[in-house]
Amino acid sequence: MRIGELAKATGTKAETIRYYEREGILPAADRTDSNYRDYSDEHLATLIFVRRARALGFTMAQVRELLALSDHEDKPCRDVDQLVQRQLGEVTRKIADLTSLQNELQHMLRSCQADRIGECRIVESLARPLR
Amino acid sequence: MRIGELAKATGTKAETIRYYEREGILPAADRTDSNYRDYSDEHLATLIFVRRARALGFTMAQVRELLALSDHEDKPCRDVDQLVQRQLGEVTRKIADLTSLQNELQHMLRSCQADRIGECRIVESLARPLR
DNA sequence: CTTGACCTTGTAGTTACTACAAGGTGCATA
DNA sequence: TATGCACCTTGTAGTAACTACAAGGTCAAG
Repeated sequence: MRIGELAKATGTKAETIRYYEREGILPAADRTDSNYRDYSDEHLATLIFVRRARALGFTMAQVRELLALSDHEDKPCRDVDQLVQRQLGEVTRKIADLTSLQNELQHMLRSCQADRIGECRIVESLARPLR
Repeated sequence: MRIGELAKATGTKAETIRYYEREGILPAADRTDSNYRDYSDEHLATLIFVRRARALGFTMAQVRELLALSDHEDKPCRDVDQLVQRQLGEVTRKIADLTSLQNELQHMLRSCQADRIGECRIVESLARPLR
C-alpha cells in the first residue's frame, strides 16, 4: 500500500509517517519502480501500535523500547525481563488511574441521568492515591 | 505551601507550575506578604490530577474540559452529560488498549520466567482491534 | 495532457513544557 | 551583618513530537 492509503487507514499524516521513518520508529518501506513507498501489513500493524502507544502517553523512547521487545528472540531472557517488568509497572499504574477516572465519570453520568447534580469528585479521582 | 514544596510533592518543575498558572490550568495561588505563591491542598490535588491526566495521554485542552466538570453545578445536566459521555468513551478505549498491552507483557514475563522465548505479539496487542 | 499523489530538501509553526539569564526581594543562619 | 538560597518578574531560547508549507521534480490515471 502507498503512503496515502496507510495515512488514511491509521489517521496519520503522510508527513508524520515519513518523520517516523526518519526517526527509525517505523522501518523504511520497500520502494516501487517509481520510487513510491510500498507498505506491508506489518508496517500497518506497527504504525497502529505506535499511534496507540503514543495516545496512551508513552514517549517515543518508550515506544522504541516496546517495539524492541518484538524481536527479543535475539536477546537473553534476563535482559528482556527487566524491561518488560518496568513497562508492566507503568501500564498497570495507568490502568489503575484510568479506572478510577472511569468510575467517577460513570458516577457523574448516573447523577445526570437521574437529573440531579451529584457532588463532583473528578479531581479526587486521580489525585487521591498519592504515590 | 510554597511553590518549591508543591513542586517536590508532585514531581513538577516550579517553572511548569507557573506555566500552568499562566495557561489557566491551575488557578492562581494566594500570595504571602512577601509575594510568594501560597498553595492550598486543593491546588495540590488539582496539580496531581493534571499531571496524571497528561501522563495518560490527555491534551491540555482535554484536561481543561475534565477540570471544567468539577464545577458542573453551574451548568445544566444535559450539557455536562455529553462531555462526560465523550470522555468516558475515550477513557474506556484507553483502558482496553492498556489491558491488551498488559496481557501481552505478562505473557512475555511468564515465558521468560520459564526461560523459554515465547513468540512475541506485542505489536498485535495494540494493533489488532482496528477500530 | 492535465491533475493529483507521490518524491526530495528545507524551513518554520504548534504544543507542552524546560532551561536559562538578568535583576530584584525575603529570610534563615553562620 | 553577610552569605546563600528560595522566591519574584520578564524574556528568550531549547526540546519533543509533530504539522504545515514551499520549491522543484516524477509518475500515472482519466
